[in-house]
Amino acid sequence: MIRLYNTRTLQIEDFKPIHEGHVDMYVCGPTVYNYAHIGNARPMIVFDVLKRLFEAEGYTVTYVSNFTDVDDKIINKAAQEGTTEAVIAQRYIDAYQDVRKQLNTELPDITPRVTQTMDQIIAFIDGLVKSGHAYEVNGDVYFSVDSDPKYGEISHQKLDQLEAGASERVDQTGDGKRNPYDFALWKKTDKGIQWDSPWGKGRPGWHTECVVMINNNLGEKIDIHGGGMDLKFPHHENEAAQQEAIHHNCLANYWIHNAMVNINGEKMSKSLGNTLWAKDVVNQLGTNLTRWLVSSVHYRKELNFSDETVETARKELEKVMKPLRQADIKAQLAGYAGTDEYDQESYRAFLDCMDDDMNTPNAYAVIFDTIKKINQLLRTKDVNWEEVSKYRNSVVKMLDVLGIVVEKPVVTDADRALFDSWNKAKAEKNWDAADAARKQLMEKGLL
RNA sequence: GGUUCCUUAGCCAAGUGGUAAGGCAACAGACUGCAACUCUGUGAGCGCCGGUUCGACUCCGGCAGGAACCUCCA
Repeated sequence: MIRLYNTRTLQIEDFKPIHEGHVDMYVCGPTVYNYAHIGNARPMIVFDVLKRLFEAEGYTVTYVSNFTDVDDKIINKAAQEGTTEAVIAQRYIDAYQDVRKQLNTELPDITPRVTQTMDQIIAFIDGLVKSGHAYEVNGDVYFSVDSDPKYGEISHQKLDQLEAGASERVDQTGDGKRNPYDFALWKKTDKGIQWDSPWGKGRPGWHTECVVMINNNLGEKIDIHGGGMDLKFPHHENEAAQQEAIHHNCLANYWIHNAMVNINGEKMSKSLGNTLWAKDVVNQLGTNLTRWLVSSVHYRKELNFSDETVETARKELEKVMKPLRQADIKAQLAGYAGTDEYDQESYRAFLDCMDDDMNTPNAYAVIFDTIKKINQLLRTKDVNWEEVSKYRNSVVKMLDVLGIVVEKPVVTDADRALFDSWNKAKAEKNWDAADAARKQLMEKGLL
């Protein structure tokens, strides 16, 4: 039984799918006006691991994640570069997908775009207007938050408290909104790309697209809706409100949010100038290390990205990978072919940790424990290769759930000759020759 | 001001109403020709103050410190 923390109920709940054996999952994608940063990489990895976990537990998963390809930032960038919004959007969509591949994440099954969903978005907004949940003011259309008595149930914000508390920060200037928390569904604009609508030329607001894309691609209610913590309010709250208004349900059974990434203990922000691009990080650290680092902290806790945390992760990962490599090499030297069998007990223990709201820190402890068993076996006089192989395969399966790839080394004849010459030199107590051979073996990663 | 969350050994980080996983670092021992790798062992009573309880780090209240969000940043 997989259990997940549900932001809506503030509790860890047993996961019960809408359709037996299947999971419909939607994760809010990026506005494509720039490259993906390391903060964007976290939900990519977190929800990829969640998908892999479901699959490991026998579910099928339909994973949808959108691209917001209409936005002021994109419009501005297009104007700046003297090109079209489509060119800008496509550039960063490609870059985003590249990062997904670099991170060894399974690409979403469907990646809908706003520009390709425009008819449905306009129809959806029209439905909200006609049902009295939205209203037009001078070509803008706003959703009336007061029309949804459940407004606030996702983020646990109460409208009256919001108004009382944040009045200074809410723009109350006369834009015609009935409630300052009413949000734009349609924006009148004379700048950049625009579409015809019943309310004149304009472009859609941000909060509607996800609802429409979910309804289009997955149905009126899905199992999991995911994204970063920062999307809880207002974005997810507003999505739920619209769905409540039209379909009288809150869109998703489980709302899952990952915590943010900090850089050297500070929030990553443009003003601090400490943005790390995901592609740079992956190029520098490699796929496995990036994923190991991200999963080393529980997904609902802040992840600090610093030299120290990177170095610790590097040592940890090496501690895991080295024995696996050694097990493969030594087994080949011993002439053991290996099987596909794996140790079910340790793998089950790993999955049990993962099932518990993706408790990756505990899952890591199982990995270390299993690695230790491999090391202990490798130290014995007559190595039981069958056992080694089972534990080795078990760890490989665990790492696969985490999206970490283990490559199987192939021992060549030259490698064997090198091992032979090392052993021969040692037998002859020819330490200079032995050290030279050993040095080569270590350089080739064979020792 | 409001909402939600966090505070565990030098650092990172789990966890349970009954006397604290794991990792990094450190120290000691073993293995080794020496070394690396590896193995074995060593450390905290869980922010502070109250309360509930036979018993709390774990539940409740308060305080202190910190984080995120409060109209488009994952």
